[in-house]
Amino acid sequence: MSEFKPKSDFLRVLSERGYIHQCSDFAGLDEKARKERITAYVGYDCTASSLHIGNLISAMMLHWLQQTGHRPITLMGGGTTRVGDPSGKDETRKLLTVDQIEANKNSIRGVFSRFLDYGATGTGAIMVDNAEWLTKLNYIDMLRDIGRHFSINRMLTMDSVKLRLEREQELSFIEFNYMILQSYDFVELSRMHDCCLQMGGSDQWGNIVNGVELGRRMGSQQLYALTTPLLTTASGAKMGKTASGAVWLNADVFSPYDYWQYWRNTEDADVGRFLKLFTILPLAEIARLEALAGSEINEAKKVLATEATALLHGRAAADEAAETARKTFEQGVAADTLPTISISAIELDAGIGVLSAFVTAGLVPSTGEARRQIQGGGLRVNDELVSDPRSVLREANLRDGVIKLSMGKKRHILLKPN
RNA sequence: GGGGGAAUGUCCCGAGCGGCAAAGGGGGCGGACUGUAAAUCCGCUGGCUAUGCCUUCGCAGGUUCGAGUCCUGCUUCCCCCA
Repeated sequence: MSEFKPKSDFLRVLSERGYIHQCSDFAGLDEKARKERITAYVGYDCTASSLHIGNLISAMMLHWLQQTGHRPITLMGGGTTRVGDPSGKDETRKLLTVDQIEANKNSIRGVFSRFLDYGATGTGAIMVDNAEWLTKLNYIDMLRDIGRHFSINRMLTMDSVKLRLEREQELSFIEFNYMILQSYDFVELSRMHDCCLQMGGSDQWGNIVNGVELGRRMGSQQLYALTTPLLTTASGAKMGKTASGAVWLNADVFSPYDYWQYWRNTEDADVGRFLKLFTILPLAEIARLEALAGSEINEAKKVLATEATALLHGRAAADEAAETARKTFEQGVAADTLPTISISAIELDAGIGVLSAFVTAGLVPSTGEARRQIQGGGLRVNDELVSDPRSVLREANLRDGVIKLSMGKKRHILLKPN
């Protein structure tokens, strides 16, 4: 596929930037995107209150889709989340309540306006929720109209199903239906919005191709599937995991500063690839940054961090995060924009044990962990190593009105009495 | 319906003669080295008002000075036969 030279702007950009893993009909899609404005969609589960970094790549594809003159649709899986996607999961996941799903949906949808323009123009993005049509399906009608197009024989060969069966793990009937509903979504969007392309992660290939197939059998227009490569770091780890869990996109669960730090800590070998995928910098500029060798590549990492953060949280937040990092790491000063936790001045007056101070700051989960970190030389107060777990923080520890707590070299929190 | 297995540290995998806060991995965190990188090496990886106390091995009982380990019942999952 890499030798194929796309003629459409859309596929050319995606291809140059490394977004493409598989396509059901690369030439056909290219031709269509060259000749006319197409509409494409990506579906998002509502299993958590925020999207995470793994969802970013498909959001970026929608961004480029719109930039190259086409129309993106973001589909919220308000209906399908009630069923649960078995793809890539070992076990049945707990079913979420409808209320939880609704809450998640509302919490998630905001981030898309960062990447897409939902204006009323021809390329204006559309947001839909598959609960709109899925919850109205009548079981018998669905079996007759949709179900008859699905072959159990073939469904059993799909990876998501096959893996479960091979490992002798439970696959419930409700999950087994997931791919049918997702396939139907595709056909429905094709009807409603003339959508001809579904994109997603490589784990979605089976589900997407089923939709293409269903469309063919139900006589809708030619549908296309396009997937992105599974994102791993150069050392093979899955992307988006940190100490505190996933890298979330919502600022209230993962601060812009932490987000900036996540990108700043990219491995050398990934810098070029990530610049192409997660920033909108021109390729020429990226080529220059990518060519930096040795410690100079740190400059490229800062650009990556700032640009990626600006895209999600806005330029101002990105610059602030960059500045905070510069002060903290390059000057060793406590920037007042570091994440801050308020504590009561009265309690500080009485003295707060270091152990509980670090727990309050959220740097360690328990006082036991704090003790261990002290033993391992990992905790600092105002950049001074903590050696005695019984020591106490008082007013005298205030520096410019705050106490700086650090775990390791990278994680800092300011305590501020009020 | 009959027969046989399985469930372990709240991240995962996994060992565990009646003395167990429970081997070993992976992952994660911290330290050293660096460039806020990778690789490598070292330490840590139940909770607490902490030389002690409390809670953990699917659930509930029982035997025992003492149970993850033995017995009984139950739940869930898997395999074979019907």
